[in-house]
Order: sequence, then C-alpha cells, then structure tokens
Amino acid sequence: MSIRTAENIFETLVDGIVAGRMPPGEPLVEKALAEQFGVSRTPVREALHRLEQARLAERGARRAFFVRQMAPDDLAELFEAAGEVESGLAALAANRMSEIERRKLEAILAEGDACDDPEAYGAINARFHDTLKSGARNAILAATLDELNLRTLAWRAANFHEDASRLETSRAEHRGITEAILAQDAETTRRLMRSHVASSYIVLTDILARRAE
Amino acid sequence: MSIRTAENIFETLVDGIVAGRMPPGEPLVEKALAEQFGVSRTPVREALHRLEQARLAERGARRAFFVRQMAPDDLAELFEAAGEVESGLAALAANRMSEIERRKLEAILAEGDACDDPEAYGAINARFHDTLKSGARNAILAATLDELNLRTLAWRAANFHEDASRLETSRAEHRGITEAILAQDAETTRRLMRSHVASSYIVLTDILARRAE
DNA sequence: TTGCTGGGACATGTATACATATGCAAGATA
DNA sequence: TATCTTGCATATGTATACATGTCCCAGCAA
Repeated sequence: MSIRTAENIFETLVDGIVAGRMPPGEPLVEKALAEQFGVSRTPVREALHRLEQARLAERGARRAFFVRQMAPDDLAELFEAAGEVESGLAALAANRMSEIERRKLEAILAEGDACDDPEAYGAINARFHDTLKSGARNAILAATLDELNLRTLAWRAANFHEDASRLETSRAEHRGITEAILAQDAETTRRLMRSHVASSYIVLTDILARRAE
Repeated sequence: MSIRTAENIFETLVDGIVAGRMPPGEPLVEKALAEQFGVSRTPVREALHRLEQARLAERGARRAFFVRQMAPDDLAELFEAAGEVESGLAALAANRMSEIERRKLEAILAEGDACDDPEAYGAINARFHDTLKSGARNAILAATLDELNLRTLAWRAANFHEDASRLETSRAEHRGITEAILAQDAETTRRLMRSHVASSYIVLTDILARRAE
C-alpha cells in the first residue's frame, strides 16, 4: 500500500483518528508526516487543511495542527445537532420510502433481533441508519449527517468501545422507529429518532462518568 | 486593499459568488486568479479547494474548477435541508432563550412590521434569524445552518433580488414563530419555521418559473 | 531576583519549477 | 471516409526552496 496522493493521505489520517489510533491532542506536523508517508509537504498540507475543515484537527500555538480535543459541552452539542439532523432525515424517510425499502427495514430489524454479538450488531445498526438516510431522498441532508457523525465516531473511538448492555434498548428503539415509519407517521418517527440519538449520548456519558470514578 | 493570504482570497471568492458577480459555470483557473490577485498559485489553490468543500465550486473535465451549477432538484434538497436544520434550531431556542432574548425578538418583530423598504427588511430578517440561531445554544448546529445558507444565498444572488411582494407574508410568518417561541411551544415553533423556509423556497421557484415563460 | 530584550529554532505560508493527466485536433492508415 | 493514434496544449498535482511569524530561552540590566 503506497500513499502518494493528498486524497489518500487525508483518508488515512481520518481513519487513524476515527479508529482512535491517533488520540486527541496528538500533534500533526507536516514535515514529520511527509517523511512518514514518503511524500513532500504539499499533499500533507492539503490533507491537514481538509482535516481542519472537517473539525477533526485544530490549531494551537504557532498555528500547529493537533488532533482535535473536544470538551464535554461540545460533545453534547454535537449529539444534539446530529439528533436534529438524523430525526429530520427519518421523518422525511417515513413519507418517502418505497415498499421495497420498508420491507428491507423490517428485514434489518429482524436481523438485529436475532443477533447477540455486539460487533456484528454494530454493522446491522449502521445498515439500519443507512437505509433511513437513503430513504429520505435528500443527499445534502445525508451528507450533513455524515459530517457530524464523523466527529461523533472520532470521539467514541477515542473513548470507549461498543457496550453489550445497550443492545436490548437499541433494539427496542429501532423497533419503535420502524413501526412509526411503516405507519408513515413522520412526526412520531422524528420524535423517536431524536430520542434514540439522545439515548446513545446518555449511554456514552454514563460510561465516561463511571470511568471517572 | 491588497490580497495576500489564502484566507483573503477564499473570502473574496466566496463574496464574489454569493453576491452573484461570479455566475454559476464560471471557470476558476489557478494561474489566472493568481495573476489577478498578484500572488502565486499556492494560496489560490488552497482557496479553490476550500470552495470545493463548501460546495460553492465543482470540478469538471481535467479536474478544472468552476463556480458550482445547481440543478433545480438540488435546490429543493438544499432548502429542505436548511428547513430541517433551522427548524431544529428554532425548536431548541423556544426552550432556551432568555427573557432578554425574547424581548429582543419581539422588538425585532415590531421593527419589521414598521419597515416597508425591502432592502432594510432584509437586514431585519437576518437579525431575526440570527437571534433564534444564538438562542438555541448550539454552535455546531448553527454552523451547520450557516454552511447550508451560504449555498442558498449563492443561488439566490445569481438568480433574483429581494421581492417586495413577499414582505407581508414573511411578516406574518415571523409573527407566528415569535408567538410560539414566547409560549415556549417547541413543536409548534419547529413546524412554523419549517413551513417558513419552505415558503421562501416556493417564492423563489415561482419567480424562476415566471421568468422562464 | 525579576523583568526585558534579542536571537535562534521550528512550524506553517508562499513562490516557483517540474511531473502528470486528459481532452482535442491533426494526420496517417485501413 | 472513418477510425485510430499520436502529439500538443492546458490544467491541476507534487517537490523543493525560501519567507514569515512566533515561541522560548538565554543573557543582561535594574
């Protein structure tokens, strides 16, 4: 695997941050990264600027780059924002999903019910949310959610891994959302999805609080 | 006014696009812009990449940059997305605005009622929306709306200027939103704001349709 | 001891030269 | 004549050298 383009470098860095290999606060120095990837500073520089715009990197003294560090308040805002956007998408999806997509959603729900492995469930969970996202027929709003989720992912990865205890709750929430969508009840769908995202935020803060003890 | 930094070039280009001086489809060539601004290609290149990320520029053949051209469907999606985000912000604001902010909102409303100049009303309108945006206490969601609005602004500027006929309708919608906020009724606020944004979209498409005749 | 000042180190910012890719047109060939 | 090839024009992509700005620390003075 040879990294030669700015695009590849950007993706590699995003992956490193989202996966937690590059923890918040880690310095990102153009020259060092250039040597590491075997390229000049130019493409690295471009990748770092894109990271900054994606809010995955921030700048400190000497305008130096670092992997972004988020305060707890920022995290609350981030999840709240993601909740508003994703619940908007879900409400649109309730009105617009095709019969085939509704069937697919039910199938994914059933798959989740039959799954006890947290890691596999994570993949099913992603497909559930992706189905709603594409069912909303709004690529711009979907891209907006993706941008926000990239940041929540980065935070989660740096702090904790999937928790099996939440599995049953998540299943129940997904079931409620699915039922609201099948009933084409947009406002109920919106409310339940907002609550679902908020609930995942609460789980996260609980884990952090327990760890702090 | 001497332009020397990438930041300044970016802002200058954004302003040119949003104000409609650089119409959709206009080619953005690194070398030509560099000469025009009296700098090298490097900062221009950086500015163009930022424009691309802000979705104000797009790339065509030879990876060349152009001022972004939006299809009517994209415009519908864009306004729908902005409506979801801004209505979310408004709903949050209904629960969170301070007494002082509520008074300010009423004052701005009264100011708008007493104003008949479309251009001055535009400024008052902006203050109305800004007050809600800051009242929501979520900087991330507010920034998300700003990004989307930059794109709607670019589109509007390239196509039409403020229309006096909509003034009375806008006033009535603002009044409804304000009343819902004073009543701390988040869900009504959300609904009215979504409808308000949709209404401005309809006005825009009407103007375009009439022009096409 | 404390505070100010100047220089050096180090990071990003910019300029410029060269590399690469692609669309287009002209010309050769079937 | 139609098509394929080849070369050029032109745009961005990358490498490298130099410019700029700021933090830090050493050293001197009050």
